[in-house]
Amino acid sequence: MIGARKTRRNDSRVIVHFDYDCFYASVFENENPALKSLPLAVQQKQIVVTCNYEARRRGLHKLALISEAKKIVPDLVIVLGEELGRFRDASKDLYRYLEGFTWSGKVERLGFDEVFMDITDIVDYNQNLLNPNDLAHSFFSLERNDPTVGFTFDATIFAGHTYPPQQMPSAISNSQGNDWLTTRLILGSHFAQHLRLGLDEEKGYTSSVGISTNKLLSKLVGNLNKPKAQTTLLPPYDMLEDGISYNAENTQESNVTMFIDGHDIGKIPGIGFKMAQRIRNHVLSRPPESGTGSGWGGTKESVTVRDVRLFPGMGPEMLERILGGPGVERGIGSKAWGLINGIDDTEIQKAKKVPSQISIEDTYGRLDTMPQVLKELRRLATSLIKRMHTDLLEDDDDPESGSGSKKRWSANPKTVRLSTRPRPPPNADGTRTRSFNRISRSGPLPSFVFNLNNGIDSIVERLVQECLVPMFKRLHPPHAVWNLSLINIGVTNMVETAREDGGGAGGRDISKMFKRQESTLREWRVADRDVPPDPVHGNDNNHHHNHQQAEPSAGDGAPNDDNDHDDNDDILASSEDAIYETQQNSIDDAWQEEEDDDDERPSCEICRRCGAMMPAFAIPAHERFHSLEQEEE
DNA sequence: CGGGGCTTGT
DNA sequence: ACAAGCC
Repeated sequence: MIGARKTRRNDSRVIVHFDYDCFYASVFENENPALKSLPLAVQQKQIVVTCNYEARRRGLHKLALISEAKKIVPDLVIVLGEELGRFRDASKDLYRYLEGFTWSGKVERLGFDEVFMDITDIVDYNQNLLNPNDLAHSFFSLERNDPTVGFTFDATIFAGHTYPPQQMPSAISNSQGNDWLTTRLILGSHFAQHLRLGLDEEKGYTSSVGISTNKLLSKLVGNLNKPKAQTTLLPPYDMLEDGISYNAENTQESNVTMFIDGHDIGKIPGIGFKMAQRIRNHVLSRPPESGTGSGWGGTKESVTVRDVRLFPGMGPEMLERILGGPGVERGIGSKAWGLINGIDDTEIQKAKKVPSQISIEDTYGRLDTMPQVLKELRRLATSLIKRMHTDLLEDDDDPESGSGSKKRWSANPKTVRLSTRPRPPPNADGTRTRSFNRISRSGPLPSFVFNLNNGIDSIVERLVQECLVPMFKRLHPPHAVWNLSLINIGVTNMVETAREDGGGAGGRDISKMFKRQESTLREWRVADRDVPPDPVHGNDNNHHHNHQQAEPSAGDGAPNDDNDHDDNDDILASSEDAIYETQQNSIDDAWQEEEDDDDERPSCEICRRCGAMMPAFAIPAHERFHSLEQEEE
């Protein structure tokens, strides 16, 4: 009864998973088609991060050292792939292509080369359109309000591969009437094929695709037929719990169990390295902590999902005991148990227009002097600002905002974060206990970074001097010795700026947005002149907005992108550097209070140039500030 | 092995 | 401020 509720299957959705074949290599091939016939490898630092299938045919594999790779394939073409811009661009393009087909907007990217899509609504719709008398000549409708848009297909068979493989494709559907789930997966498979061929023919990218009823299963099943193919996980999905069997001599078993049972426990998405190791230890009756942590340790035996599932006493409670502990997600046991049983109810996230974080990082073999650090901080900060411009700046199509500027910020990050990974000092015996642990500090992102008039260099310099260096000193106090293997600079805590949208689906209530921003926004001001005077901002010391209310935000807002606020408060409050000071301002109270009264709230605007938020009446003065600023140059 | 970047949870 | 997870 304990985990019983969560352990029920829900197969009412149809989920498709796309995995672009050797994505990085494909990006280069698309840029330069001559590469397609050559063995091609993409290099990052000293390793081959991916290679095309011609290279694989000759025995090269992913993650080979470059030196090895050259030996394996002497005429290998090697391209450098450390700069990720082109991959990000291609990834977003493909993502937008797929998004264009959805009705619900439920499309989610995982990394650059994977996409989940929830096509439940489209499948539902087309299921109702089927003519049971002539399934072989069906039409798949892609748009609700234009019945001519779509494609013809044979609804008696699956498109592409299935698991388990079907010996006689049409046998199933002819002999017995298809059940509900089978019909929907057939529909899903044809739609998936349409999308997959579209990606190939229109965008030049082949992919491997899986079709099932949740993210876990669709992702795993897509691996069965790898380059340029698709696989649907066939019903039945349900276990026959007691006595009931379809057929006396041909008892059916769940294909889900059959399929997932063969996987190594560590191959299940959601069960990562740490969890897999702990489960293995338990199942193999190992002492709970062998303490090495370096590499593969001792456990060589592979432990499959079946081994875990059938282990005596195994279930959500036991898993909770194995996996639970301080700093571990609560309910991890039943979650893991669900995964082991092919159950995964997590939703496909709706497309977000704005990322919830942008960060830039690099790794180093040795980085232990301040001048080096300063140089890297500038380098990383420069590309961060550039990334903010490409990712967060959009064309300003609002005619009223004259004043020459053609771009506006679609979101303002409120927080900067600096992370480093100190290289652990060598062990007594010389063995390197490599740790992947990062440490970080964060603080308010000053608004001068949103300035579009002055050059990037001056912004970078200020950011480095006024924010990053102080944070660095907090991470690594003067006198301390360190050697860094990584630096990461990021901006987080995005606050979407209001759109004068007004029309259409998801029309948002602007006053609600501001209510949210009141609690989210925190304007601090660099104690310096020539920063845009922010006439308004959260004045809030001690005003803790606990409940932050996931705020589903009409359509697709950023669900909970403000985790760290309380922490930031504390950091700021105790910051000795006193670089920032809050600006108390009496205007606030005039308009910020009054939760329940909808009318007569002074209208607010966000400066197009620097992102500062203020009441409308403050805009003119603020604009004047900017023009002064401009003349200074 | 290991790159750069993202999300989620405590 | 991490830790862990995913690619």
